[in-house]
Amino acid sequence: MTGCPPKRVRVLIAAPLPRVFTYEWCLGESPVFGQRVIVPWGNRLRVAMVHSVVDEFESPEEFELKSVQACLDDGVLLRGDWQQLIEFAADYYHYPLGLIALECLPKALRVLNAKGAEPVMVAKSREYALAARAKRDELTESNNPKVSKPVAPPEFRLNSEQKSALETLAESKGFCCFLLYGVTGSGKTEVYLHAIAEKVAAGHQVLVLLPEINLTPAAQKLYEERLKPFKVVVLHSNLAELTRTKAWYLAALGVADVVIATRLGVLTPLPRLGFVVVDEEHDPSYKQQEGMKYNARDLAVVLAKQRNVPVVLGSATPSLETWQKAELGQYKRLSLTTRAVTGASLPQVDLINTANFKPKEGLSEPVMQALKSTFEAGKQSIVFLNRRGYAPQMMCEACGWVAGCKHCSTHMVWHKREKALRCHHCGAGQRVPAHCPDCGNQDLTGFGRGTQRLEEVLALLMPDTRVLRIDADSTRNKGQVEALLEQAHSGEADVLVGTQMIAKGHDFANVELVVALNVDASLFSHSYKAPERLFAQLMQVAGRAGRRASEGGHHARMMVQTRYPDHPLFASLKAHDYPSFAAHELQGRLEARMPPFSYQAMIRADHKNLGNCLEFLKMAKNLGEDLAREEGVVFICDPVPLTIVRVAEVERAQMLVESESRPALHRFLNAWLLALWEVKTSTRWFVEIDPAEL
DNA sequence: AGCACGCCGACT
DNA sequence: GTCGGCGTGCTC
Repeated sequence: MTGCPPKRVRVLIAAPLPRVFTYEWCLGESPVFGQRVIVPWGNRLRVAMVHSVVDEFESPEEFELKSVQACLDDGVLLRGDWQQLIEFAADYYHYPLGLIALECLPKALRVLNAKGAEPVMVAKSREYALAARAKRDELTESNNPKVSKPVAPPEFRLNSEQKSALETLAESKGFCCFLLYGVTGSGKTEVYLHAIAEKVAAGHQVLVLLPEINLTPAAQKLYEERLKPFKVVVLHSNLAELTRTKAWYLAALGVADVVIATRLGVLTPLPRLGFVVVDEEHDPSYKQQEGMKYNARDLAVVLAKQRNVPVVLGSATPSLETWQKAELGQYKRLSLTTRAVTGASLPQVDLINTANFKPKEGLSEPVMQALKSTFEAGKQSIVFLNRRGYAPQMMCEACGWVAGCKHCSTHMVWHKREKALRCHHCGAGQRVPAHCPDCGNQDLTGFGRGTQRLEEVLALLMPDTRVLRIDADSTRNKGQVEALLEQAHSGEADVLVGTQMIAKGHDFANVELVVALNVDASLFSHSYKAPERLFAQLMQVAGRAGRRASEGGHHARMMVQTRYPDHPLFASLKAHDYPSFAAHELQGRLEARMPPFSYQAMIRADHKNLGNCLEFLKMAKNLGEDLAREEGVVFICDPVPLTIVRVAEVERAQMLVESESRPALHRFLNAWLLALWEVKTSTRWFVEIDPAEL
């Protein structure tokens, strides 16, 4: 601490405070953005990140500053390009920069062990990544100075649409956002593979985002096989801590050529980034639900723009925001309109009107017939029901009592096999009561149907068939997803019953019939995105059928049980016509001034008493009215309780803020939130930008 | 977000 | 008598 240059640095700390903290810098090296440092914080030490150096001419602080204790890295790990992205994100999502900056790092890089030092795992992972880099650089020098070109071996030849899409991608220089719009089975993955192969061969790093962890193992296997000898790593939140830290270093040190990741991948530093792919870009899973509620698809586009590289958003049913931008020419649309496998066809969609065919145990006669004949033809069926458990409610036949959750304003779901009632919102569970707690009656029955009950019913009605259930309950343990999918693929099952889990990405060769149950609630949901989600889900499950050429005149078929077969959504579904659906839906959004024709932010308040939530929001509204009037085009709606008011003993209310001008909305939010920060309240609150659920 | 301090209920 | 529930306040 002697003879040190008098320097001060601003550091980022993982605390929900929208500001930086100033420390004395008395270390040898000069500080640069992104260096992790150890600083005294309150009465203990914490990991912080250098944000900036305080100009020597700035006025001194009026209190004595603490000093940075140690510096944990050189300045190469987290660079200016990464800083630019997280600063954009913190700004856009109105979230504290320090929190997000440190949340982006693997846990080992942002905590200290009991001795107040960096965990050993960090050095271990860093060395692992550096060794991998050294090994590769040897290889490159001795073997082939110009990197060896991977030959994405032609699994099957690209058709003309795929070729033309690929050519357009290859020609693009710098930033461009592409929408790869391709029907299910049209071979989007093959286009990604060829495009990625060209990018990695040119020395670039490629980021591939997938919506779900479940999809990463298959992607890793495929990309590793096809892109040899390039380095492929996977990043998601379910990896063992050491594995994740190693993979993160491989990405951040530019050793990994391809990074396959879930949404958190977009916030990983990628020094050699040259190309970004967002597969199934419409998927709601890209939206982070806790902490900073970012949409990884949107950030991926920002990332590509900042780094001046191309980005591809792929989907058979693009989000309406994306479709709209493609229609306007802001995104370049690449279309794949035919199934890549010759002879494979899109399924014929039949709507079964439940007014005419009363379902027995949830299944109508035509559906049962189709399931039986598909089985007799030696083909597989999928029954899609987006509701797990045995029955969504348990009730008393005598007095009408319904089992409710003690902690939430919800019904308990009956899980028959586990002999339990479970709340799907707070996770609370209890044994199934022997008799009604209100009247003592012993006849308690399930009301409604979940996947467990459907599985039971099918096994009963079709005793010769092998029924396999794939949902969050049947895949709770590690490796179970893979095991069940393997059973499905190898033909050990005739009927697959499942939630949307079976719809995503999996390529079942032998499926000829898809049945969708219980879709009506989504047709009339109060959530404006419900039809869009339903359409995407139905298109996706439909796509599970007939992925291979059919023999013997058998045709892939989808049956949808509904009371409302004349709903316009179904006309588009029958025609496999996403564009007509999108046009209809966008027209509705335009008339209602809904996104993408307006911009929204939601402010949520949580407290154990709903009254406090509403009171806080009313106060916030009053506080905002003047500011909103200044902007002119910003509207603050009234506070409303959430549909499910209470979850885990906490009651919730929310208030929507809308504007047709995004800049006006964000200017308003900046001023408003600044004022709200100063308000002392015991009500927990946060904002969500571009909320998905209303 | 952590993590301290601080003040009221069921236990060794 | 204590352990521990979570309300409140602070962090350069």
